[in-house]
Amino acid sequence: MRQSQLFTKTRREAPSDEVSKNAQLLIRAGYIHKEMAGVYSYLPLGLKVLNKIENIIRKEMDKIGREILMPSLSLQDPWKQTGRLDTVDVLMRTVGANELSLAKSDVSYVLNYSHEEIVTPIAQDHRQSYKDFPFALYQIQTKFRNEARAKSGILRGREFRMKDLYSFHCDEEDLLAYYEKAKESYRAVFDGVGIGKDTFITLASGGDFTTGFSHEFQTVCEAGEDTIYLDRANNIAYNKEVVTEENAKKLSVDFDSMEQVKACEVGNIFPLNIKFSKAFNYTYKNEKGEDQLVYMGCYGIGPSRVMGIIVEKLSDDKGLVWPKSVAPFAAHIVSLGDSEEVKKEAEELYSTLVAQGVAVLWDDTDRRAGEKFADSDLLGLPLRVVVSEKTLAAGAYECVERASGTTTQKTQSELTDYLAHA
RNA sequence: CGGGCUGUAGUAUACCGGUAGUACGCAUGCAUGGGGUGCAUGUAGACCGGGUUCGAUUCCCGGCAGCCCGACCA
Repeated sequence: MRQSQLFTKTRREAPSDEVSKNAQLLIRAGYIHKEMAGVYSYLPLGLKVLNKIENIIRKEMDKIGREILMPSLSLQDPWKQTGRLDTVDVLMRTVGANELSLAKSDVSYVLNYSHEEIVTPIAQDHRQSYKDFPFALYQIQTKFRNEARAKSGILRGREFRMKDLYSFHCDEEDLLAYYEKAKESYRAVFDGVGIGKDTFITLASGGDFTTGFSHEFQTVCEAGEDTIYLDRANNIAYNKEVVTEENAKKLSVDFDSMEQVKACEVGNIFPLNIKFSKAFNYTYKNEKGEDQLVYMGCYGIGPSRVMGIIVEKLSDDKGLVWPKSVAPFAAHIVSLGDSEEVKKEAEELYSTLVAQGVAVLWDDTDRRAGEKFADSDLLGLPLRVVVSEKTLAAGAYECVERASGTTTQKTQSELTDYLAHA
């Protein structure tokens, strides 16, 4: 698209109330707008990135489950059955569809917190025979948690995006087999969005969900809230919360020899076993016609948090740096000066790329070179293509990779070729 | 939820017990055109409530909001 048509503008300074790198850069570059503590609107550029991340997740999830959409405001009855109305502090509760309340006493509705209570009856409604198993359902939706302290920009909001996947099995063995498949899918997701090599499966306490360990996907990042003990040789990590002498024995590991690093939890998977099926008395008939409790697993990824982590990890002092897979545009054409030849050339290049289906942003504004470059750096698109009198004379565009800073000269056919393979 | 800090144009900030200055932005014009260019003109502001005071944006109290530390957190 033409930058002159872009809704947002960049700004030089970040708001003084934002300290986190991700919020500062995303706001300066016009990707998000802050509504209140822990709540951000996603502007056109930010929404593009978020959608790309979610589509990468969708692509992997579709291989192992079916997408559905569950309500974000739900009646309390299912929640009564699991007792979580009383145990979860960050629930946003309402007394009616339009009356918000945080009091535990007068609850009629619960705002989307997590969906075990919703998905279990849905599954129960359609699948009661052993022949129907296994299966898995997932959704991507906005979630609400009444965090006592929202922080770190989009890393920990009170409203955020979340994908949750739920799997249903006849027995524990099948659940665990699927659990391993889910791990592989998760790896593919994090590889896909460009943070795979710094993301480690991490043993964590299961919290309310399981008596054993759950598995977190932790991305090494200074902005993270967790500390993990990293065993790089074995490509596994341990959340500090499970680092005890007892666990060292149980797992036969030596925590002292491991590297301690800050990390951010970008995904988490749990073997729920029969916790929720028991609460809802969700059983299936086996071959002998006997009722058996269903085994469940749940698997979460926060796309908005993933977006924040990408910013935290990859951006530099000049601005954002997006991996090609999630960038809002593949290339940024920057035309300089006001010569008619340059304008014509840029227009022609832009039309050609658009016709080829390349997502390209063209800075067609009448601004000075310095401002355009600074803007371009801030926006963080993977490739900058400069069109100017210089490049016309040279017969090739000046192409700069945002991530590496590598500059090359490319003719139009070389450029289209490059973008086709990017 | 405890503790701390902070609320001044759209943004970033300064000063002040006698109602505010700068920069960016925005608007207009001229110049300029490869790293947020220069000049000129214009635009726009004290979170809310109460108290002290002749007078409060400034001091005090309360509220609200934001940030940070901790607690919490699938």
